[in-house]
Amino acid sequence: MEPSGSGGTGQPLASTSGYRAGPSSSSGGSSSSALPLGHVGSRLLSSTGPSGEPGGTGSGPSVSVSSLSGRLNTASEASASLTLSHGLNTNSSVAPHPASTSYFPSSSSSFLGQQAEYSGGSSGGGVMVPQHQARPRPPSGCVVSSILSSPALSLSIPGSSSAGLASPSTTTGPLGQHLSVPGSSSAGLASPYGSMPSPSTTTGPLGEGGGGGPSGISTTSASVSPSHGQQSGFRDTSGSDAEKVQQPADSNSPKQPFVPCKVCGDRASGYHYGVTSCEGCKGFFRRSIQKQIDYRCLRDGKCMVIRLNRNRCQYCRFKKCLAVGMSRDSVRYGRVPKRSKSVEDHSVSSTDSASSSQDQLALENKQLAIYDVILSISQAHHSHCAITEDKIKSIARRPATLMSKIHIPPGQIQFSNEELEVQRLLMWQQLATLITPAINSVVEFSKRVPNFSELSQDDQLVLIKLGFFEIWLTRMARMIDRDDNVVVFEDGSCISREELAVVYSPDFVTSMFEVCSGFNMLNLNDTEIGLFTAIVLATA
Amino acid sequence: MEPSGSGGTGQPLASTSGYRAGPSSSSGGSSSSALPLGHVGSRLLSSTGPSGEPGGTGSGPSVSVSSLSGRLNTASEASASLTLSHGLNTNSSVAPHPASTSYFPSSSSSFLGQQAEYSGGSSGGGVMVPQHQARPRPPSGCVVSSILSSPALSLSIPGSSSAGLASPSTTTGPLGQHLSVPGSSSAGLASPYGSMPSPSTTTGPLGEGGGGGPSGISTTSASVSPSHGQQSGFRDTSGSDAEKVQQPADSNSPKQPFVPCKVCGDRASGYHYGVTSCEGCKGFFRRSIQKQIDYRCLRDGKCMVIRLNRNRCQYCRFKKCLAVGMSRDSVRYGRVPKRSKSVEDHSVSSTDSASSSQDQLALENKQLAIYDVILSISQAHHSHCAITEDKIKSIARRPATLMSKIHIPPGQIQFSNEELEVQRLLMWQQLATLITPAINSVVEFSKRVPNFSELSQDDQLVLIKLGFFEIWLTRMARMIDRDDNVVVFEDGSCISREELAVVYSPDFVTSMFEVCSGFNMLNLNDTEIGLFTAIVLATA
DNA sequence: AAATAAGGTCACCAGGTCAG
DNA sequence: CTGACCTGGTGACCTTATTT
Ligand SMILES: [Zn+2]
Ligand SMILES: [Zn+2]
Ligand SMILES: [Zn+2]
Ligand SMILES: [Zn+2]
Repeated sequence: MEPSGSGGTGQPLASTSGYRAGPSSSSGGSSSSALPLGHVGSRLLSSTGPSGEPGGTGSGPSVSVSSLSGRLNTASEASASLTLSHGLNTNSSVAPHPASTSYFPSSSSSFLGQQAEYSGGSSGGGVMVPQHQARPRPPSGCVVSSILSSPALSLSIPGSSSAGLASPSTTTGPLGQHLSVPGSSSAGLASPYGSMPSPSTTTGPLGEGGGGGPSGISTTSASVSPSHGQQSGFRDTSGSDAEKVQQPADSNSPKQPFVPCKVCGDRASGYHYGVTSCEGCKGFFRRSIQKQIDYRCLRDGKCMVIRLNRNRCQYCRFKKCLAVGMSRDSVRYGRVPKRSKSVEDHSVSSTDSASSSQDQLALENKQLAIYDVILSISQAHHSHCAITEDKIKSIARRPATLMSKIHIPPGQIQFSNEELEVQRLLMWQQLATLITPAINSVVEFSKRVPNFSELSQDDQLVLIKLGFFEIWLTRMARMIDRDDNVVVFEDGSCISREELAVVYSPDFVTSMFEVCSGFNMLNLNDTEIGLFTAIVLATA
Repeated sequence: MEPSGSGGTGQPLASTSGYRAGPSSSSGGSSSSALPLGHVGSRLLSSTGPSGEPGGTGSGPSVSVSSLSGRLNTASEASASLTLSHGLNTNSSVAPHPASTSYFPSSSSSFLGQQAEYSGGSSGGGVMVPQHQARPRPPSGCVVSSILSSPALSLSIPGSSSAGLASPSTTTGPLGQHLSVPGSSSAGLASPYGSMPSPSTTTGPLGEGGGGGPSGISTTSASVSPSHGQQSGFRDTSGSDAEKVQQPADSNSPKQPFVPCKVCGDRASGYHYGVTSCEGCKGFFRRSIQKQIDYRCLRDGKCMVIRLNRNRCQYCRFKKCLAVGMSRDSVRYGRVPKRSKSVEDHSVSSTDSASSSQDQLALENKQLAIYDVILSISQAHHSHCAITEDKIKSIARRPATLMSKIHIPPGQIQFSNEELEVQRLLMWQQLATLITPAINSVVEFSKRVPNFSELSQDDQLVLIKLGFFEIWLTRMARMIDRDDNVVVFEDGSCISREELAVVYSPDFVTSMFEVCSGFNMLNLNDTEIGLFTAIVLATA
């Protein structure tokens, strides 16, 4: 119980932690220092860290992602639980979501020396992760490849991303489109998505879902009962999507499968003008073809059109509408022909050895699939990451977090062991509060990564657990201010490097800063960061 | 078998080719160069080509349309076969349709020096076509005149079309309806859709396709036996409509003869209210007569009613319904009387020489007959041409087809003969892949040209063989970019003029570009192009 | 009984609305 | 101007009626 436990920094990498079984149980593990980030060593750190020393050395409280599986299952929202535990008895455990404040019962979730567990099973309680470099693939690794399993994706996303990462400035996506932004993050949303995407028409009738909702509105009789039965895959209406930004924790539970709009990636409401599209794009297109339009692009006519910025450039939005095949001639009235199905099974793609005639078509569909995947991931990132180019602008730095007045007296360098321990605890508490919302964000983001939801709950859980730290670090990278040596969190809190060093080992903090610094030099834009994190997730 | 064969370009015009009897049979003919387009000289080219030199000189692989007759027969779908052959043993033969991947048995289809065959018979296997200008009429020419044999048509279609050809902008059809579109296809973002028609983007329930999935789920009773007898021409139900556009080759194999709706040209589902009509028009008419109607035309009451825009003007749709004879009185219950067959329409028009009293009526019927023909052809064109105004928008250019990495090094002009030969083969292969789907398209289009199907199989075959190149060229014309000197294919592939010149003689390519350029100046819309190609087909 | 069409159903979408 | 929501169709299917 007492803080001392095993020494902090020198400890090998076995992250240690306890969990709270109740408001006052005690954890057997060492308390002093398990990283609040789930695991110490990460590919990023270990491979890039200046001090190549393998043992990340960091230690501190740990994040319990246990019961995360509950969140993954959209149906069992109520039982979802997510807390942070640090092996101490403080009440610092925070739940980001009102619905998920329940503490762990008393079973499950003890993550001490999880190395074995990590490599072993997926369903275990807490997950503490491996060490670092040359980390063996988790058992579910085989499944991983199917996450982004759009036929094309497995082959293209990596390529696309690697290209993106390699060149600091302008990169070209699989479709030859620019994925990067003009300047650094200043360009905001102007990021061009190169020329047109190519036809997308595909679409098909997204899944038909099926409940037999009675609704009956007979044309002749008075009719009534607007109780629509939500048959098709769309039909949402509720969709309070990530809505307004700034929400640190995303709080929505999309019952719907989320069919993306072909134009902007928002939730599609149906098949409009021949294209699966959202209400916004539908209305915009209708207005555009009704009255004379004379849109003009203020930039190069290559604006990326996604939900968050679709209203920035009418020209490019309309252009995108046309590109994906919207047309008054393509409207489909009446009930959808009982045919459809989500036949787009990727499995078909393996028939590449088939005739060459459909080669072109296949290629096109492949590119289209890639584009859609990119769009979806980009959209997911924007919806579920609090640190996007746009949102950063709204973040006002706050001198310090008010919750726990930690101030390291300027003059005083020396702390007694006791003082240090207190400082560490307070600091940990603060960090936990700051990081917790990010967990939820990553979970929501993951759920929107194409095909991720089709993994088993266990596999999803494992991947998120393994990937969280790196995803979080990737997202936070641009919030590190090398000049002032501080990290600015999404709520504006500034944590100085020294403060971090209270909780983590100085070497670890140094590594983090180095890695982030290097990452920042790549100057990735939001979309690219989103894609990168998706890959990190998939290859955790 | 081996590529060398006889020299390439200098060869007279006798297109040569071999065919593949199996994966490895050899053709006796020279391999180097038979035109993939079936024949070199065409009326279009020979009459307009700058270099009036008769010998088109072009040479290259040839397109085998052999066994095409299988496709013409709607019943023998399975045996249909269609491939490209170029006299080499490469596996480049492509079948555009899964159902037609069978290679030629071992009989038929050898088309070497088809000049004789061409002028002689029709049933021969492969057809290689004549030379060029002043091509003699095929023996079946006499039959041709009966193709578009609506009495009025022989006199009107040409007229209508010639008018259409003359005026680049707005033309007026026989019924006084606008056949033209607002601007050309260049309208782009400005005003996408002018006023009316300009049919486009198929999409709808045209295709047919699919397997007869049983569906029948009757709400009340247990329902049952989806084993419809399919007696009449209609009764479709299966229609897995062409669904998404963009299909380069019409991938549907209509089991049904496709009986068009008298009102809108869509697939008719039966005989409703006294008229062969589709489900949509049936329902519309029923609704119209049930509740009082007060439709009103926002224009001049002369809107063209076709499937693509039938919902844009209720007034004109209902008017059309009445015009074609829909009435509550003319219902016919029960099984269709005895005689059946589609004898009805012509019979009506045969009364042209009637007395003076019913002169108006006769005239009207005549116009109606013409209108029907135009409607059917327009509909057929939209359904089976991948290069319509609407679809073009969705075509994103691709720098080169990835299938065969052909790149002509910019600086290098000189090729050794060997290199040239290789280039030619690769290029041919590429072209073959691109053109193959078009063959199927033309076949399907032809089958929907009124009365074409009533010709003998042999005659149909001959006409298609003779007309394919010109039809294809007509369709492709608007895809030629004179500025960049490239041809954009329906899948977005860009083939440069220089690349074409590798396969064909430069003169031939020049002629093609010239002809297309001139054709483009006519600024025809989709309907007009469809009508033109129908005429080309009929007068091949 | 089989075939076939009228009529009913109701999933679905174009447009219009109007607060934001 | 945008887009969530509502209204009035629309047409793919299905049931019922009629005729052979
Ligand atoms: Zn949208
Ligand atoms: Zn723009
Ligand atoms: Zn109709
Ligand atoms: Zn009208």
